[in-house]
Amino acid sequence: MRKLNKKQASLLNTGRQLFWKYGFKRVTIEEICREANTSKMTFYKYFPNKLELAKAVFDSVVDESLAHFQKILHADLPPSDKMKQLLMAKMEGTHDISKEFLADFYGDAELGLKDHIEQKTQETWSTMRKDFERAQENGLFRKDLNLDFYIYVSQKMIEIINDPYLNSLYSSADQLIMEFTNLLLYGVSPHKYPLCVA
Amino acid sequence: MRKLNKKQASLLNTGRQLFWKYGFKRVTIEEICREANTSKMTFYKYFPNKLELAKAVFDSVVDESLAHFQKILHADLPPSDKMKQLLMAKMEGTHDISKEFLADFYGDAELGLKDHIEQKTQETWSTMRKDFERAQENGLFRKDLNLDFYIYVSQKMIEIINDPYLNSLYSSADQLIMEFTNLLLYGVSPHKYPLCVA
DNA sequence: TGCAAATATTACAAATAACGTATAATTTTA
DNA sequence: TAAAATTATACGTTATTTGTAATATTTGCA
Repeated sequence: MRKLNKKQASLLNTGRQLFWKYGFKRVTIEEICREANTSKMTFYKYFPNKLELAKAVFDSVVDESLAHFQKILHADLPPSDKMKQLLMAKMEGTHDISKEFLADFYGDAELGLKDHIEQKTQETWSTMRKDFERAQENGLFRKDLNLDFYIYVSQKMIEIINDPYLNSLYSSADQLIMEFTNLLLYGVSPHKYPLCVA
Repeated sequence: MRKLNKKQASLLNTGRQLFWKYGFKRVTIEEICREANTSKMTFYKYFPNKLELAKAVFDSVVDESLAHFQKILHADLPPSDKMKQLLMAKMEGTHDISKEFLADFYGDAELGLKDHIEQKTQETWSTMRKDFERAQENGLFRKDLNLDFYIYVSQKMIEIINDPYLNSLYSSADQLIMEFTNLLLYGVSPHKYPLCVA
């Protein structure tokens, strides 16, 4: 699964775009081939059917965002920058997998999809969790911070940040994110230096 | 075509939403019925087929935005407000008919669609054109302004206003629109009062 | 209440679209 | 140029969608 063929990559990308936009069911194999400038035969050379392509798309999205996440976490940056970037990455990540795609892909009680997603999600989750633990040991978070709590809260924050009213209070999304980052970093007290870094 | 039934309206609205999102081909009649809480029989009572529903959707969108346009044009407002609102209405109008919908609906060399759209468009256009002429007589535009030129320019402006770079120069879309409105109203010279109102 | 009109349900034949495969022709690439 | 990869075309098989009919059920109204 490491190095992928040109055609294979083209199919994967086109599938991603189309699935993202229209969901799983509404997109046909022939359409993907057309958009990817690929023949149907080549499609079937690399993927047994549409479902397997969709799984590959899902996996690639998850892998990609995990890689992005890790790159930030392991970068040589001051903690406040790191946290800002993590938060922004999460925001972008919201748009990586569309409602339409997941609705078709997960919602329908079709074969094995639920299992596939849950497995992949759990793998990714445990990787992320370990990364967070190491980050805590390295001083990105204070030692007595409950990581599960933090992850839950920062997850919820994505929803909050997308709230229309809240956004209307700021002239740009960046400002709102910055506000949240500061809240997370420094709390509400007027301190000059980070409180949560050990 | 004046007063429409509850169910009929529901089908029209649902069709509009789904077509807008996914285009014409990707949406099925049964899906529309499901979303509209309507039976297939009722669908066929009001529309002979999907195509006629789509035409009705298209017409309703066009009629609606024309009505909106006229309401602004005939309102009792100072010229600068009128022009600002016209510009904003145009911006919103950009989103009324989606790429996907028109691509399926117009692009495919299917039966009669091109004709239908072109006819409707021309009707609307000539109505709008007459409205503009009357507005010019009433003093909203200066007498020596070429209306075709104005309409063309303000059409182009929509594209310009949606340019990402240009938007990045302003903290909100409103500000950018205001800038353009002022440019259109007052030109670039530092005058205190409108120049283009007769 | 009771009776039309409107709507829903179910089932179905016909048409259409999508899938997946075989074969032969063509293009790439080494 | 020879081998590998890709395309083009065609085709049988399913699956889906359409449009209709016959039969309940609900709704609005006198």
